Amino acid sequence: MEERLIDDSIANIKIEIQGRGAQEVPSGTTAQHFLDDIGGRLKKEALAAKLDEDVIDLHTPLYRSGKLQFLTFENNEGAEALRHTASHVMAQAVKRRYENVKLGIGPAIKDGFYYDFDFDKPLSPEELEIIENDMQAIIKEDLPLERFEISREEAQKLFEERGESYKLELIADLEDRETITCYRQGEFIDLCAGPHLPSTGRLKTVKLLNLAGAYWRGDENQPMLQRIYGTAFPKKKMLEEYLYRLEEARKRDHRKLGRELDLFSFHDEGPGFPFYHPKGIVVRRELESFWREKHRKYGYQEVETPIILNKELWEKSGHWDHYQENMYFTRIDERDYAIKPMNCPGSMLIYKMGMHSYRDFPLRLAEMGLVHRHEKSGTLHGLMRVRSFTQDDAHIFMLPEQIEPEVEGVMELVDIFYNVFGFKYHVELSTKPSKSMGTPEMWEKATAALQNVLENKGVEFKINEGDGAFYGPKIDFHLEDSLGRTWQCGTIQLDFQMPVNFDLTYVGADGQKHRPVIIHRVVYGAMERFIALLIEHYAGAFPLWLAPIQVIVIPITDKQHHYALEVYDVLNHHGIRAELDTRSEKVGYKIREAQVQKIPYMLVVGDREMNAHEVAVRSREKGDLGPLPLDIFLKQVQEEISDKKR
RNA sequence: GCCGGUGUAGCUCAGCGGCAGAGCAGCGCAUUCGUAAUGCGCAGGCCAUGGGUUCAAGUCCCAUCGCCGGCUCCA
Repeated sequence: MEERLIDDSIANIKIEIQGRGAQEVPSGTTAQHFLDDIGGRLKKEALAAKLDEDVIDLHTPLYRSGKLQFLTFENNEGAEALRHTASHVMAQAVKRRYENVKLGIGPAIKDGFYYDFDFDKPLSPEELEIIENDMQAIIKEDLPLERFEISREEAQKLFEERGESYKLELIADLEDRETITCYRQGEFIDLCAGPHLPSTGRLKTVKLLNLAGAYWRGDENQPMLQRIYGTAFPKKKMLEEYLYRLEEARKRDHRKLGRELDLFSFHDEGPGFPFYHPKGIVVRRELESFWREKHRKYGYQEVETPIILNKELWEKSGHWDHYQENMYFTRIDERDYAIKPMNCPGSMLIYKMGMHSYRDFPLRLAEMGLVHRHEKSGTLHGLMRVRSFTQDDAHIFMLPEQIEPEVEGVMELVDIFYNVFGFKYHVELSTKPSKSMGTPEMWEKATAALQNVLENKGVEFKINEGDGAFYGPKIDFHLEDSLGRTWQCGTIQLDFQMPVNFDLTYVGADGQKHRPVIIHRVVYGAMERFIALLIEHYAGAFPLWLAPIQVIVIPITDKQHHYALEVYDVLNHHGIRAELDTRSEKVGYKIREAQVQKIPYMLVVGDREMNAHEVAVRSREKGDLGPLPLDIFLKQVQEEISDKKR
């Protein structure tokens, strides 16, 4: 849409609309024109349009032929137009009410929009409601949004007059552009590529959600702006549903469930250092034993290396130069030591203990390693981001030609693990960071190898520029929390550097010494983070194999205590994590409590069950399942556990 | 680390210059009950910490710490 034809206002253009054929109309006709013709629901619901591949306004004249398609809220791009317009309306409201406020940027994002402002004095959360009301007024005014293009010079003058220094920076960055696109609604003008709704009145429901700080251009050396987050929907009901979903998601928050289910805790005495409670550690140990079982099968050997190692080791590994600000240090006998932030140097020392033949490769050394990293205080987040965590690490020593099959093998392992829990995940390829070791060729080779595997396997991935480890590029696996925030879990890092730093060798078929290649990889990532994600994923209702308490026996009266104890003993002796509730409470009360604790099975035993040597099974999800002979129940439960049924 | 908010009983919260409260949980007693809350009673607090203002401070101000939402950073 940039390359509009010169002086074509008389010429006709040919617009094709799916299901309606092509028609010739005068150049300068708008998408809205066709909509008015079509009418009906689409007319009401269309928010923007697409001419071939260009997303455009409904109300901006068309100057070229093409295929026209209408975008509603159901299309991502339609929703973005709606929310982007909402962000402009918010900015307009803010500019009307506050003096000397400068505009940053205000894009549409997943589920909403934000706008960054530089205020004279900080905004308080109460003011959001006032701004929201002001927005309603602007919506009522039904101001048309006008798109216009001006020259760079004009744009500079325009935003300079308005005191918009941040916008001037943005314009300066649009170096290659002759003309600059702006949108105007009433007295408000913004630098913007669009598209937008035809008028502010087309916005129906807007809601401002929260207030946050954000560095200008995401750079911590730049000024901090105030960001207002909000959302917009075409229907009030959709907003209500969204807010309800948000509230439901908050109930799944692992920090809340962790406390309610007595899984773990944090204390002021050690911010960022998690404490596992008895129930929490059950979940973790189950995950670990599953991990050990699978890793043995996949050809890994387990090792364990010390938590504290001397400074010289970390100098050699490169951590001293590249990772120091994240490390903790201590002194022993007047000498400097570091608490390990990664497990690799320890494994390197094990590798170096003897000679290695190419025949031993790939050598896979796995380690459940506890690492400590100094994370900035503001980044700590429950179990998701902590300062000490256990990585389910492994280092694979191998021949260069084993890279691709090994990377592939790890990817398969990750897939197997995540599928057991029913996790959906996405993959990113992280490339060379600014702070890194090794030659550009090494990085290129390693990055290409990883990309190759991803492409050969047909895995969708996005490239995460500059986010690799300091010693090599990586493939990252990301999982979503209950609020849709994503967290990196699994990672596969390719490393040509550590073998050099540690002078690692193997003897090849030629009898000569060669340099091995290393993969650093984790599957869960960090046990802490993975457990946090599991809690949110299951909303605290762990599948039977992970449940801290698997079965609770609930006698109805004292008369059945003896039999209930017998049932409990049988379960317990068969390795089932069972509890017995002999308190003098009504069944309803005991069941409620067990439900709240999300215990998978409740066994109600009264006179009937006692006499028939049965148990009345109640499932957490399905409710009363009726009576069953104890041995049958036991068998079913054992099967469910060993199948790791979800 | 930065910006904003916030911190009262184990949990959820009320109190916002004038004697520290409620519900749930806990404990005791009674109750012996059939699938999501039995009744009565009793306890429980350096109102995050340290300063300040005031005749008087959970309450107002400042600082520190923790936590929450973001930003930056990362498993």
